[in-house]
Amino acid sequence: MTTQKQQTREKLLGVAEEVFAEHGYYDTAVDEIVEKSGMSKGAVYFHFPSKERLFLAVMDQMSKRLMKRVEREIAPLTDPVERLDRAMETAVRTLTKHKTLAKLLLVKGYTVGHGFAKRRQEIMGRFAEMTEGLIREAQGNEGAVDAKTAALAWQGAISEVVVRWLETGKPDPVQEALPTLRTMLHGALGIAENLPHLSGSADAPRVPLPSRARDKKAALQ
Amino acid sequence: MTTQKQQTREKLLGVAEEVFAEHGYYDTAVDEIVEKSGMSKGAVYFHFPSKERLFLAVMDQMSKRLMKRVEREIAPLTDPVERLDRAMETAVRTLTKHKTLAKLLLVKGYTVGHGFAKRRQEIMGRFAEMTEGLIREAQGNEGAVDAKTAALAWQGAISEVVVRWLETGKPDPVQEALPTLRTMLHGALGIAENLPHLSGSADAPRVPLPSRARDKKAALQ
DNA sequence: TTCAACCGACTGACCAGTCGGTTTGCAGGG
DNA sequence: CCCTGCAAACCGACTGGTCAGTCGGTTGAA
Repeated sequence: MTTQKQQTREKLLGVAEEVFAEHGYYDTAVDEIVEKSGMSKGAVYFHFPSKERLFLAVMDQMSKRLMKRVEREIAPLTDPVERLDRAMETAVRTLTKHKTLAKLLLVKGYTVGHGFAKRRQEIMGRFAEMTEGLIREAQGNEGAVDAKTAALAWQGAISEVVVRWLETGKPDPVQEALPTLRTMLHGALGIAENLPHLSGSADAPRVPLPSRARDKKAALQ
Repeated sequence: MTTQKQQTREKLLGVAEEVFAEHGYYDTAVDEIVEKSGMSKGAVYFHFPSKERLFLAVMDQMSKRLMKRVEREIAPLTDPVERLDRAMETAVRTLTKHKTLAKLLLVKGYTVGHGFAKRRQEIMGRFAEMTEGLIREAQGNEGAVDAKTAALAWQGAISEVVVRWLETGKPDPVQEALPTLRTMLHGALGIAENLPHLSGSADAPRVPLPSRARDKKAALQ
């Protein structure tokens, strides 16, 4: 049973997520979070020792959710290439559905400078490790490419595409970019493109992922 | 002949670049730029209407320089694939040599939120257009992949690799990542890897770019 | 003499964090 | 079941520091 205390904490985290994602760290006044949450400044500083720590708590929560989500999606799959594909698809889809997540995680401009860079680095590092594992699996034992660099590069590629979408709305829907991304990734890793579960060519981008039951408006996680 | 006025303006821009890159926009006080430049606050506000505009001027200047540099490097080349490779190499090398440039352009955390996102988007857009052209050339007329998305993805990949290097110092030297990046890019675009001018395989990353006369400590531009 | 260029002390707004105070939940004694 | 006491949770007016931007003043070149 969730205590009153937990509820308050979560309310604050939720509102903070929204507000930080909208204005960025520096352009967010703690008082704004206070107002929108219906709580008081005292409550904020009872639960979090500082604005910075509140922000970091938000980041941590969100990145953990995204990671868990991806892991959950690929868990039932065994084919390494499918796992890689599904991971990419889930990441794009989730980031896309939860703009606040995308803004805070990817549009670094929405975040900040200084000590935060280190934290961001840690978070991205965790994702990179996961991706690296997936890539290694998918490549087989003699890949043409260094998995660590590939993982990073790949993360960057996805990030940039999502950011472009965030800022310009294109492509609409983002899913249109997926076949291209997939083709590129496979090519980049030297994976043959003749897989049964998709018809790879990206020039006539058709939504390629009816897969999975859609959890319509499920909150992230 | 450069007037006194111009000199002051450039001094301010130069110092601003340094300081902004080190602390980020918000953690930089105009007074710090004033001190380090030996000028006065009045001078700053004589040349730039606001802190924000000063920052944007810095961004513009740097991105233009990087772009010109890349254009200059690929100008003498005709083979499209070589042009693409050289562009990538130049970008990585330049970003790597000029950390302030990389920090401001790539580590968005060092920059800011709000109206800046738009400007960043414009700047990245310009690069993307150039990259897109190069990719189109290199692919020939029937590429397997959407050039716009590919350009973006590619930019993201490079960015992330450079950022990792900025923050962790790995790989050391960054150039070690280049063969992998190149292999990935070629694969991603469906370009055959049997080019004469490099031996592609990335597992024994050897510095692959003796090319071009090295302009040892040349200032960017 | 004029004015563009520069100087730097000052101000006004903003805002993170504090702190004395109030409310609420609850343990245990009657 | 009520009362009492106590601490955890919450409140919000206030403070202290920071800093972007201003403005009246100075300088030096033409």
